[in-house]
Amino acid sequence: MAKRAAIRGVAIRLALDEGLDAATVDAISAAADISPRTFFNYFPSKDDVFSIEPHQWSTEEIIAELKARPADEAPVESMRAVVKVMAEAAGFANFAEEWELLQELYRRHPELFGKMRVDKVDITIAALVKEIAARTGTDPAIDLYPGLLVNAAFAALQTAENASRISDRALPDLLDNAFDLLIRGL
Amino acid sequence: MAKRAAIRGVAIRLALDEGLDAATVDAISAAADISPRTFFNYFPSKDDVFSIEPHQWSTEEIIAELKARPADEAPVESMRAVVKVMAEAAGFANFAEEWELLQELYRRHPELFGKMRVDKVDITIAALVKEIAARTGTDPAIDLYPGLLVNAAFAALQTAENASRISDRALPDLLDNAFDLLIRGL
DNA sequence: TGCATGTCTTGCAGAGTCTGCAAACTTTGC
DNA sequence: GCAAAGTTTGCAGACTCTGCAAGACATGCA
Repeated sequence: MAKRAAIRGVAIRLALDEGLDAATVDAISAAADISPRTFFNYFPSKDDVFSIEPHQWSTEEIIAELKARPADEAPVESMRAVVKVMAEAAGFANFAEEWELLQELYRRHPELFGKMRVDKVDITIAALVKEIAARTGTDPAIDLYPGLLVNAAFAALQTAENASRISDRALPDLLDNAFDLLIRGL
Repeated sequence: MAKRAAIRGVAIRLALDEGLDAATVDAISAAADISPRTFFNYFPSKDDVFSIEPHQWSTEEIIAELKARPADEAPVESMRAVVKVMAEAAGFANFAEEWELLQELYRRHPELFGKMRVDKVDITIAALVKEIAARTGTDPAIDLYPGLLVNAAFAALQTAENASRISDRALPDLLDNAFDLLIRGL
């Protein structure tokens, strides 16, 4: 899918040069030498072209990852491992070339954050909560622990990703630090 | 804004009766006896009519709340207090009548979760992180603690809200439980 | 080469969301 | 009763997105 990346590159540059408003599907398509119809063959919605797509994983993979952890491992350590897998797949790497530009675009238009598709994250969280609850033999409707653990793990991921982006430190290390803080207690 | 609530009520019922696809702005407006143009006077976007609007607070209020906490209080306790204020304002209460219906709609169309406006939350989180960092005299670009604390606090809010919705327990109590877990360590 | 197959791209028509503007209508206070 | 202020509406138009069917292109094989 090199073309997908190419279209995205054109789109980001256009938005940066002419303003986000000017970057309509028509304009992007013209600049990328494709028809507007084709644009939608590559991106299900316009917002997706400016999305960082942090989710290169599928819920199934992630759940499988969790299930593969030893049964007697502490749940928080299992989540640490799972989140690390997500972090690896969570690809700023996939943007290499455009990453700087996209970052600038986000700086100018913070509202783009809000347009990122988050559906999948919610679904994954729900599935993880269910699985953690099964592992610990608790009812997630009664016990807060599974829900809190999973949500806090995502909070750690988010925090570590931010820090990694800003300060250029290695994501896995930061994730470990964040998890250590969570385990020790805030 | 009783009319706003009335429009929302009509919209939810329509989506439940005829399906989400059938609940176009035109259809909703017709059912609510207003013009489509008027619909947009009450809701900036169609998605908003099906949004639970968990954010009845403004970032300014929340920051003021944090600043009002004693300077020598542990940051995590300050956040606990702040999140409690958000929880109070976070109005399922505002939906009283339609709440059951909306819940059913969300059950049938989980994708609606993804359409909720989350812009404001991100902005609030960023502001809170900055303020916590200032209070603790740390640089949020280096130290993970402020970011993790704030994100984890929102995780606690989310978890407690979910649990409260499912099990009908009091939100403030659940929030306290969640915070206790975070403080003690996962 | 010629044909068959499958994939990628495109045009078109149409539904739906959302905005700006100005006119019409209501409400309110005096 | 009237003026000011606020609300509602129609209209025109830009934009996103979808389904469908036709066309272009590539691939492999006889």
